[in-house]
Amino acid sequence: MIADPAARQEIPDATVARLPQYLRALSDLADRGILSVSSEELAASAGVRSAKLRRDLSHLGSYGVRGVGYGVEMLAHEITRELGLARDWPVAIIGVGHLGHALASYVDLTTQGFQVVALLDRDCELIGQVIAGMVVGSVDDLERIVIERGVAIGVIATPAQPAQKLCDRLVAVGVRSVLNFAPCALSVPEGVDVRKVDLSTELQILAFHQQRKSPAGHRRTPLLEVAP
Amino acid sequence: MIADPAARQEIPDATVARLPQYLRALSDLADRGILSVSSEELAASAGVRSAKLRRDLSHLGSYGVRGVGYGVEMLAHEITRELGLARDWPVAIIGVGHLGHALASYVDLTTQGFQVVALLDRDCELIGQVIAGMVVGSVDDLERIVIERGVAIGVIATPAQPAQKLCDRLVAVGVRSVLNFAPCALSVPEGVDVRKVDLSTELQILAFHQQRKSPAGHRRTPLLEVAP
DNA sequence: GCGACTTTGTGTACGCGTTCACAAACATCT
DNA sequence: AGATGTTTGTGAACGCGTACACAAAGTCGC
Ligand SMILES: NC(=O)c1ccc[n+]([C@@H]2O[C@H](COP(=O)([O-])OP(=O)(O)OC[C@H]3O[C@@H](n4cnc5c(N)ncnc54)[C@H](O)[C@@H]3O)[C@@H](O)[C@H]2O)c1
Ligand SMILES: NC(=O)c1ccc[n+]([C@@H]2O[C@H](COP(=O)([O-])OP(=O)(O)OC[C@H]3O[C@@H](n4cnc5c(N)ncnc54)[C@H](O)[C@@H]3O)[C@@H](O)[C@H]2O)c1
Repeated sequence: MIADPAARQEIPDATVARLPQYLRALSDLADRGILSVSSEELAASAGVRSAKLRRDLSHLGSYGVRGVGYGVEMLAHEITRELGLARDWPVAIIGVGHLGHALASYVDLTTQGFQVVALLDRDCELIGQVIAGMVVGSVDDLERIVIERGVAIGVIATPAQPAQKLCDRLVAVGVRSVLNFAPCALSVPEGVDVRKVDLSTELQILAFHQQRKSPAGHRRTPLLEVAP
Repeated sequence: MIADPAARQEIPDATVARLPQYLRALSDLADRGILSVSSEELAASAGVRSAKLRRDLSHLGSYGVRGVGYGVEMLAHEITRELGLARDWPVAIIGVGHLGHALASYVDLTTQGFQVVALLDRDCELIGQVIAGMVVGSVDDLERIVIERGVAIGVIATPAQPAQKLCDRLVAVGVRSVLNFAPCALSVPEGVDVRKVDLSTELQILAFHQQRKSPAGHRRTPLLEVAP
């Protein structure tokens, strides 16, 4: 009984990773009252090439009109549905330090298909405190809270050391999606998705390219470079 | 016997993106007093396959010893040099809200080739306050501060709306590496690198896969799948 | 010194994603 | 209705990154 074409065929990972950008661009257009948009315009808003955008959207189906473009509202709705944001996903944040605090206060989430339903920490000073309108719970109650509140996505914002064990505990009680901010690789069984966000890595990649730009040394003024 | 060619040939982007992971794994090994490591072991620590690791390292040169493995200290040093982390890169953080605050307090950075030399915000309440041992400056002084302190990397942690303009101002005074936390695409001239970190995008990607896992309907995770 | 064993570095094949370029499809105007 | 113009959706070619498999190169034991 699949009413929707949600199970049409596999959507490439690279495409899935860009759908959120398209969705955000579409939301901006909708806010400005724009009803229709061409692939050229939408691609520019999202920072990609139009051919790539059209190829991506073609994986969702034919939602455009030749000679006109895409209906903003309709396309936004389709992407929302495809990404599974029609309902709210219950999210738990483990580790309410600097980063966890920022994440908990990130209201943008609540308007985009997610709801933070649990904040957990080990620190007795934090447990019981109210942060972003939610009481911090004890990490000792992780299993009970995750089950009770139907947590679908776990966010790990603790130091690296306890991350693997916390991840194991989440997986053991049914969490199959984990977002990891700790600077370490997590190993999970088949069927569990882990995505990692690592500020240090991003900066180091920038540093690599920056070094290539100014190979000589500490000079700040850009010198002419030999471009082959 | 190959010389010491830092500018040997182009290192693939995909490889560069993994070098930080290898470096972190090597640091852990070094802390545990391990002197030598095989590609199999190091790959496991970093969460990749050994063939991929060896291919990646081969782009840096031949730093392994057949039949033995790689010298931990030596390889860490080589990667550090290749990434340009031998010196400290001056970093400016624009926007000292929840996220900017967390970033400023992220001490891990200072031990890894970066130094936060400026915190800038627009909010008069924040300007003048000391956060993570640094006085918050006014974003009005962005140009002066960036030049005076030799900022090489700019981190944008403001809302999306002012992000493009702030980026333009950074680029105008010589910043050629930008890390963007605002949920929007930044357009920059040739020669400037922008990397984006987007929590919402990551969660939405997880939601997509999560939806595919539980296609049936609105059932919460059935109460516990017990493995005695 | 020599054979057995270990591990690297890489030739090669393959699959995925991107890009180009264009015919098909639709709207609009006369 | 037909001509004209615009934009989508996609076949096809290309390039990059990954995975396999193994010869080369080293160590270790005797
Ligand atoms: N601060 C940043 O900007 C930033 C950026 C990227 C990544 N990170 C990473 O995110 C993680 C958190 O960073 P942070 O700055 O918030 O650190 P933090 O020290 O401020 O917060 C860590 C929190 O985790 C809690 N914690 C520790 N062990 C725990 C356990 N076993 N169970 C539950 N909670 C536990 C601590 O009580 C603390 O509240 C670190 O791994 C860090 O490397 C931080
Ligand atoms: N909080 C999170 O966990 C999180 C996660 C991912 C992305 N983000 C993004 O990071 C950005 C910041 O998030 P936040 O939670 O820290 O928001 P915030 O509102 O707490 O902080 C924003 C800060 O930027 C400052 N600011 C606004 N306009 C400015 C300008 N023109 N120049 C200088 N400073 C200016 C504000 O004064 C404020 O201090 C947002 O774009 C948000 O979408 C936040």
